[in-house]
Amino acid sequence: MRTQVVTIHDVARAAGVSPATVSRVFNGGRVTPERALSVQQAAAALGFAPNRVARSLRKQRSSVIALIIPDIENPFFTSLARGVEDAAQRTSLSVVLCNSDEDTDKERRYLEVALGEQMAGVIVAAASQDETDLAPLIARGVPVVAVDRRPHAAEVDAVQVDNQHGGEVATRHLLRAGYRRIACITGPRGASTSEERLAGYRTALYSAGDAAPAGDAYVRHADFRVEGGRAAMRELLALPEPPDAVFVANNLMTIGVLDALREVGRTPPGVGVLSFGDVPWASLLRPSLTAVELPSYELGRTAADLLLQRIEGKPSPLQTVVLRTRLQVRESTAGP
Amino acid sequence: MRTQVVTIHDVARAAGVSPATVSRVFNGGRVTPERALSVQQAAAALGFAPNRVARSLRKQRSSVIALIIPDIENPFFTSLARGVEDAAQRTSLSVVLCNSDEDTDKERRYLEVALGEQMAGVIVAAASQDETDLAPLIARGVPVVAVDRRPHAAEVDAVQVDNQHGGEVATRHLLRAGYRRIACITGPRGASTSEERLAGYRTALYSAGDAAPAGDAYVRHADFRVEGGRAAMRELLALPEPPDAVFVANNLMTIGVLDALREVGRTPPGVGVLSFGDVPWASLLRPSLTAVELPSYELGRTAADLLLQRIEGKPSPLQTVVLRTRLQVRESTAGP
DNA sequence: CTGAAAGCGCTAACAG
DNA sequence: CTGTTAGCGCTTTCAG
Repeated sequence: MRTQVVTIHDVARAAGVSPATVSRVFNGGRVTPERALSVQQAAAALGFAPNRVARSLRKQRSSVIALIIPDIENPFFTSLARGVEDAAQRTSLSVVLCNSDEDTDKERRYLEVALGEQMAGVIVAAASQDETDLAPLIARGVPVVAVDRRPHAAEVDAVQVDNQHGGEVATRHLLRAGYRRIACITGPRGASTSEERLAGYRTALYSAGDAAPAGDAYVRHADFRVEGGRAAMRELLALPEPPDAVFVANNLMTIGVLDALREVGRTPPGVGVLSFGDVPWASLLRPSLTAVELPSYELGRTAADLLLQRIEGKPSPLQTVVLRTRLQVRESTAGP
Repeated sequence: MRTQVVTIHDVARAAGVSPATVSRVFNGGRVTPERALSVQQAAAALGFAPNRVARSLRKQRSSVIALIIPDIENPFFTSLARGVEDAAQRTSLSVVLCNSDEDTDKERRYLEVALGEQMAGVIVAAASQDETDLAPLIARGVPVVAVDRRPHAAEVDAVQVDNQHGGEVATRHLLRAGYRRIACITGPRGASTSEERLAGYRTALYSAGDAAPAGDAYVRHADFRVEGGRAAMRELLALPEPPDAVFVANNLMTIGVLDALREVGRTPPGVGVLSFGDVPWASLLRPSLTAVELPSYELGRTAADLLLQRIEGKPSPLQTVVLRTRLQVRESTAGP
């Protein structure tokens, strides 16, 4: 077991050139073809692999970018991750994924790693609108793009979907389908996505006038996870006058909602169910599920493109890109 | 926007000590309490964050470990990833995730990154039994653990499940339930998991004697993804004498299988369906799905524990840990 | 317990 | 086009 490392010096000696020349060969500097060839041969013969750590130290920048997401078990984020990867694919940058688990401590740790490892850039779906602190990265000039969720006070590029509009369209659809006691199960307080989707729900209800229900009696905050959705739905079902439809602010919670409904023998569209974000493998569900479709892949792709531009030093002003959602009507909201 | 970096020297000067002392404070060396305190204060005041790249270069080892998985969209692997993270959580090591996308080129790239970044260790669910080349890592003394899938010629610790046994138990269950034309949709040739699960299927059939069907007429190799499962099932359904049950070698392909069945108006248990690995959110499926349950989380956890031991320099001989699977009988295999 | 000094492997001026 | 040189920021002997 050889632990010995082959360095640029070893290659240089073997090829009869200077270390600088070897470096040039590996970095596209001007070198005569024959010299370049002999360097490559020497490198291959010795099994040379460049030390990226040394390179990063010298260049003050590594060639990896971090993607920090709050829930690796949510297909929405894994799809987003695919978008990021595919965009980075065509560059020399590698993407590493970090799962913050909706935990601001874990997230902070990863943010520190990204900073300390001098990563070329960071894409982050923030665990919290308030606590996620991007300032150290920004202070050091590391390009950062916020995706899906937007940390409050951060001066960063951002890519999101039209949460409020999507929530409004969804709720209006429910109203038009004839539902009258429409509930909303949204995410944690303080998450931009939670608040905006809820705002859309309220707007639709208010503008419907007399159809507007009793304040927030039908509003629940949960945790964007299956269990949270299930618990919130159980609560709503236990109300003296349970809702006849529910707008659920994310895919995972919708699964919990459907489970809770099944427990008590109710099924859509008797109780209308509309999910913000497609449930994975929804094709297997009967009745099929009406959902606000989110361009998860494109979200990642767009964020990565933006980041790559910043890394290349493009100086355009900060921008926020908003991607459209689209309501896909199916059976679960056919009417009470 | 300050791009200026605060180094250990700045802190040293501010605290009136030498850089070495600052380093000791941050690495648990012997320093008098009062000096340590003033160093910490100075560091805080200056907003010092240690440069992990410089540290890695000096120590010849970084403090991150890589987890390389072949499909980030498969809940089996994301659950495994959670296991790895939770195990690493209690150490000072950070986990970064790399998605090889079942592509040996992408995988090679990540393996190179892990080597070049001098990562402390690597856990890999190999994209290929033959092409995945762990030798460079091993030659440099980087601890490596193979998880779920085992690269052929590699001298590494490994953690897997009892694929063959699980496949055998599954197939026997189908036989006992009264199915007679049992098909098997397995993964790509050359993946250890594909081959072993298939071997279990064959063993069960052969030992059933006269129940054994015509050779491999009912065997299909697909790609471990939804589409592959769907296509394979369509093929099987088009046979002059279609199977009356199918053993599917992974969760994602099972989704495709169920879809294909629905297309032609068949449903389990009329056609028996048994999945190797739980389908995500199976609770929503009716009829409920019989599956071989895999300890995905524990797989990750165990692999990480093993890796951490190696990183700490534990010299025990190479080991392979095999975790048990468990057949969970539900409605989809109730009998033809 | 503390400081000085010597690099880890690489790249980027700067001469030649 | 090529070699020499000087570090990037940190840890770790080695003296004191």
